[in-house]
Amino acid sequence: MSATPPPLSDVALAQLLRAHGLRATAQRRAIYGLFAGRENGHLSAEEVFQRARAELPELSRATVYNALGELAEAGLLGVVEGPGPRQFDANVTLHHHFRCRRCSALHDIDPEHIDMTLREPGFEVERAHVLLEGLCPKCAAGDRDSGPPRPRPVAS
Amino acid sequence: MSATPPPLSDVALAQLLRAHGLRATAQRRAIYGLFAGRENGHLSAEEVFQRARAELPELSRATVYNALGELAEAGLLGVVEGPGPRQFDANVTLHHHFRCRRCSALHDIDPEHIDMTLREPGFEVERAHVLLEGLCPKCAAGDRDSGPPRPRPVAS
DNA sequence: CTGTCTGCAAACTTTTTGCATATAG
DNA sequence: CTATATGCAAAAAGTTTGCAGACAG
Repeated sequence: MSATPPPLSDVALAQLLRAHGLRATAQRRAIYGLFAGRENGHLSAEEVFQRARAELPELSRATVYNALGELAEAGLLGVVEGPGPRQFDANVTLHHHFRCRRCSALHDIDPEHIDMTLREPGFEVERAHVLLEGLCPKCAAGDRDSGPPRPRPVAS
Repeated sequence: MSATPPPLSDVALAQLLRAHGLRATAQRRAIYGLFAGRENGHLSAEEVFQRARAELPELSRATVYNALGELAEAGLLGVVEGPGPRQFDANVTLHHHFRCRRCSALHDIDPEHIDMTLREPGFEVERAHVLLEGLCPKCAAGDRDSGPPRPRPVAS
């Protein structure tokens, strides 16, 4: 239930990569394999590096950064900026995020669940990133004893 | 009209700082003076460092980072995370942002101009950060010749 | 084969930290 | 006077780049 089994075959990954104009190298397959098939998964470059290196011990950080950048540019990954390291997102469809101020977890929010209208003359909105902050269901439930009050991931 | 005249006296700044539990040092006055009184002003730590150093040549970066962190924690400044360096925000009231994909400018958006409702069982929303992307009025007007097509501030 | 991708190591940018000194209250 | 803030310099964290060699197509 939390074992994250590989969801896509190597061949399928290679096809996806090529379909987006990227060469299907072993590194890219390993990296994109961490995301593809999961609709909900947020990983930092460092996490990707650690996990992908399990399969490909030769893998270097530079390649991870390159690959993630290319995958994002190709539209295969989304990018979530925020406090701490950039997070790469398996979910490429338009959606929003909720960060729990207690357990720091990042949850996807279906845009269907947010009604939003902007009234501003002149501004041409092309995209919207909504980052909600508060308590996630788990932490809201046992407000003071559901999990360890984790230190924020970074800064401030 | 774009000269950014100092809006608050040194005494007023000192009072504000002390009212928020911070010692009124020359550095903090200079730093907070860059923001106080402006309802709309976004500055990175480096920009703050450069400007404040004009008055206080001794000023060090570490002090700028310390001071900005303390000011933010005290609620005197807001923080805007995004691609590139963290931006500190004179506007502490709840509001949102619009980043122009063309001129990279960051505009404040009055929350009154955004109608937003969230329907999600279990999530307790405390704050919402909305970052809109698109074309600002200026760039939308003369879509291809209003300003230099500035390179994005960073990455991706 | 040829152009793209990789690994390595080094550089860069942004932010944090340790410690001796200075200063606000 | 004493706790807090500063400056300096060095380190940490995250990311990018240059280049020679490897590999996909």
